[in-house]
Amino acid sequence: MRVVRPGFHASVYAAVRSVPAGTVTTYGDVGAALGSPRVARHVGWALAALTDDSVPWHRVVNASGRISFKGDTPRAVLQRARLEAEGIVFTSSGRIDGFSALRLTARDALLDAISDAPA
DNA sequence: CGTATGACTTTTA
DNA sequence: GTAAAAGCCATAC
Repeated sequence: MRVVRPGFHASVYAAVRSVPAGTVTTYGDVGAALGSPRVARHVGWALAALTDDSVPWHRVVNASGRISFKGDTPRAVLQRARLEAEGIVFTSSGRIDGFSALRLTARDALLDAISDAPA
């Protein structure tokens, strides 16, 4: 998907939209795919500004394979519910089962999508 | 233009 | 395995 002249968050949205259902990625990977591994915080920051469902923000978790939120917040519950609805399995520790592999799959899709829409 | 902030990451203990 | 501290950098004010 071609990004015309994005600000940073527009790039984030484009990248996250390219994440396939049933996979997950991290803030750092999204940032890295956009060309800057140091902007992980801003990926989350950009997603925080989202108000609609046009972006699958729930497929983005932190580098530990866990939900970033405290766990009792409405968004955390919603995120987990949506992921489970896509086939993601959580371990008893609250981590995503097979996180490493899912992350790689999503990263590959991200890079492929972004190579079609260079910064 | 300078300061504050944050849905993160990595290193160290 | 978890916990705490430092580092980064785009928005907001």
